[in-house]
Amino acid sequence: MAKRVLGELCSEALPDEHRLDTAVHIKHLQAGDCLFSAEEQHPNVYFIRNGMIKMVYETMDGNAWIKAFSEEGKFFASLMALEPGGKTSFSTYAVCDTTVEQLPYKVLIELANSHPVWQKVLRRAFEIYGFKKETREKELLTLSPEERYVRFIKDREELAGRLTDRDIASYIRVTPVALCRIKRRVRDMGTLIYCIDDRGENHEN
Amino acid sequence: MAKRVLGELCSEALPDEHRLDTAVHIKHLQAGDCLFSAEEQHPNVYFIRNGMIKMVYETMDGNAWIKAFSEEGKFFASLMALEPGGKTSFSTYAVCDTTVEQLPYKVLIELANSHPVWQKVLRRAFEIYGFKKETREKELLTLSPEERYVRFIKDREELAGRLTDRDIASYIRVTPVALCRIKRRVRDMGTLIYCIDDRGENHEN
DNA sequence: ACAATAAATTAACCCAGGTTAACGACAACA
DNA sequence: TGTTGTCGTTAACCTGGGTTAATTTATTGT
Repeated sequence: MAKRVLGELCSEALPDEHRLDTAVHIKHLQAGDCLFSAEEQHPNVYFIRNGMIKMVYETMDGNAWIKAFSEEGKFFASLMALEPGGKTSFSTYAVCDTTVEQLPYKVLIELANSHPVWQKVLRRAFEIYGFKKETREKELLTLSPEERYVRFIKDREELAGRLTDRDIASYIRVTPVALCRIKRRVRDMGTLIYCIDDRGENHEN
Repeated sequence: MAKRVLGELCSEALPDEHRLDTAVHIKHLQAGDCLFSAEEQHPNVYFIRNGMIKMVYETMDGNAWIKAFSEEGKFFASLMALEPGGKTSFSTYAVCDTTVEQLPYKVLIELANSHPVWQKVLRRAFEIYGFKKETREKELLTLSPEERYVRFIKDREELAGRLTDRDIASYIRVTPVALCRIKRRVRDMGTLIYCIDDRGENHEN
């Protein structure tokens, strides 16, 4: 079980894997439930068995911006919270009914310290995390909200289909109202492009 | 020498350290020089001996947005370029005259595979990288341009002092013109706050 | 010291996203 | 069946950043 969840990282059997089974704590969440809140100490790594989790930064002025989504089969954690004494800067909520496996980071560190293979798996996990964050950073820096929306819908179609527009807006980093306008614009542009493709000229205006 | 550069990660002596010295390639750059360009294969890790490097995303419409700065004593790499066959999505330039040590990632992987301590050092490096990216992501998602500017100037005063406003703007993710307006606003607000602090009331308007 | 180039500032105009509010669609629930 | 509440959509207005261009202020080079 813990093994299945490691699939993203490593296909071989790993030493002392049973230690995971004893350390893992299963949690069932209903849609909207909070997994953990910002400012808490949460030195844990989570594996999503099924469902979906959203990680959100809540600002003082009452806004909430979604940092990332994590689906079944994926793992996640708050890096800040993994540091000794560190605290999460974001909260996590279940997007729909969700089951997660919670594993104290300490256990992974111990495994890593006694088995080089585990150290490697851990390193690989951070590599993947950094990779994703690098991508997100690039999107936030180089794309307009509209471009971010189009790419999100295209690249993560299945995921987007399970979300409310509200959450999509929050991830795109735009208000729900703005997302509506963007959707309309994209829709109109869509028919525009259709016209051009179809007749070879633009029939709008 | 390679040892000094690892200071950020590990204080103890590491096995086979001499392999670094033979694999490291020193590069001297003048202000403005390009270290490597986007779309290149660059499976290397860089340590900055002195000077400063900026990592920049160059968009198709001719814009350039600075992803991050790296100063002396720090290391950096393009995670995408470290993946087998991967390519950088950003370019790097020297902000001022700069000396870097270039190390093939392959060497680090080999060291990591033969020595658990090295595996750990590598893991720690990715931890730190993810940590920084998490912070940057939070700033981009939750702060306004003005807030990003104020925080940048406050948190990284020394670094900011060595940059042109142009580069600061590019990091804040606004145009140089917008940065000017922001600076003026902040300046005015500064005197405003001064008034309030000093006399207990607001003398503007 | 002066010319040439780049960087920073300011003004004017445009536009996309933020904000508030109103309305219709839909689901959950008594 | 009606009520309540949430979600998506639209309209109206406001604001701050983008854009262009002109001007002033550093920097550089000779």
